[in-house]
Amino acid sequence: MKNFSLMPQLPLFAGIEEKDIASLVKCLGAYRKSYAKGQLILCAGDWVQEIGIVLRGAIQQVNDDAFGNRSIIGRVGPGGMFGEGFSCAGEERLPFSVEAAGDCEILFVNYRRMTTTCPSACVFHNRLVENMMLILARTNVQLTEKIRHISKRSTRDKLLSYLAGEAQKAGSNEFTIPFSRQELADYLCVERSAMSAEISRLRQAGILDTRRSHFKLLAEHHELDVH
Amino acid sequence: MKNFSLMPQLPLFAGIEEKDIASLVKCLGAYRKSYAKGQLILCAGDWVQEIGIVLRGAIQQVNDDAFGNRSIIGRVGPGGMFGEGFSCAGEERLPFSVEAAGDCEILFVNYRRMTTTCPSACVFHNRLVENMMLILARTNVQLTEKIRHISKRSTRDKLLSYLAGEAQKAGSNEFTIPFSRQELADYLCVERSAMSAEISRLRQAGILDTRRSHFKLLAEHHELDVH
DNA sequence: CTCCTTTTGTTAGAAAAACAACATATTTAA
DNA sequence: TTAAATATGTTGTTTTTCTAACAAAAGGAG
Repeated sequence: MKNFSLMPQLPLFAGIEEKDIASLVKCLGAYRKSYAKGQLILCAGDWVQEIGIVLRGAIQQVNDDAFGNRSIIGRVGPGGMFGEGFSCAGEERLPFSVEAAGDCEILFVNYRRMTTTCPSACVFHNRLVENMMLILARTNVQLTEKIRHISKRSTRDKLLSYLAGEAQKAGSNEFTIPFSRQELADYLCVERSAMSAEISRLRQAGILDTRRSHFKLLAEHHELDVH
Repeated sequence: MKNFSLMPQLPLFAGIEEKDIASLVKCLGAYRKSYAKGQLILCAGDWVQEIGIVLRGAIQQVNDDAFGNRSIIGRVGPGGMFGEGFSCAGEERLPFSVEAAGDCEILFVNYRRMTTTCPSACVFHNRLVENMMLILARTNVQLTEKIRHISKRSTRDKLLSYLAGEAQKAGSNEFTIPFSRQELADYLCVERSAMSAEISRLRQAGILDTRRSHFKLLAEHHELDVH
């Protein structure tokens, strides 16, 4: 591997000196691979031995059923990881596929080499595990967040739950979401057209305003609004 | 704290000598507390500093909305943890409440004391963090599993997805689930009565057989069955 | 055993979502 | 710039879920 410029910012390598990263990466048996948009990176059913880290671009964890209905489990951008839960837990096959949301570059790290001390890299061992713990905890929080949204019974409530969360993250009633309409529908596990219709109703009711991926929440009294 | 009999089996203390646990528990600032069925253990909005470990009984993570609709995010039995993602990530308030599913006893462990080495317990430090990583990874897998179930569009598919998962776990087409009907409906985020009706239809269609919490799956060709 | 409580099953009517088909808008590429 | 491709919005119809109300069954306490 030649270029290590993106490594120091990776959460997995947090607190590790820049000069040490090259040898660490080598010791971990890490390698890079590039993918074009839509390309399959990991396939549902795979036994995951490696953690994937997004260096450039973004990936999506998707779950297609027999009828072609797609659910987006999640989306991971630069610096983010995928497959970490399954490789760390070491107990299950991947229940979803991972595909490139756009052109992207992935760093694959062998999980076992992270926990197994080796002569040249054992000084980093503890730090890696601590970083990994933090990353897993954050993923955990994100998954819980998504469950909170999609556990709502109606499309309207799923939308409002998600949008309220985004507004809180942005610290503002005006924000841009990282999804297109179809992707948002997939993420919230609802029909795109029905969701579009619901967005229109919310707009007509004066609850929000939106253009493409940009949203503005206008009212807080959602419970009081009539459908 | 007097009785340490339940501690050695805890995943968090895996690989730690039984004789060392008493001092470790003391060093971690751990303490126990008992709760009666239905009692609130952690409240949505709380800033979680401690990890909860279920010693006896079980807890449920629940999310009630303004109208009293309840979603069960998850259920944790003996040896299981709750709040770990949020305390480890250290970044969010708890977005759900935790309550006793029955009479139970909880061990609370301060997260910071786990990662901060202290004179008397630093020998266990690494092991604790490694155990914690594994636990977080498993929680991760479970959350992903639940998302897979509830991301299905119809009650029927949610049910079949869940039941197929349980059958796989049990390694048999016959198995007992840890939920009552109401709890299962809450877990799958659907209406109890509608779910009951759907179960009846599945039974009439010869796809499954059930009595209370015991299920038997009879066919694999779910996609082919007519509604 | 019997009464009482809780859980589960059933149904009809109301509400919502999915589906399908098309209109409109936006972006991309030639 | 224009044409083509993609994304978003709209609407009627069909299907499914929710709601509410009640019936039936199971479990517990006295």
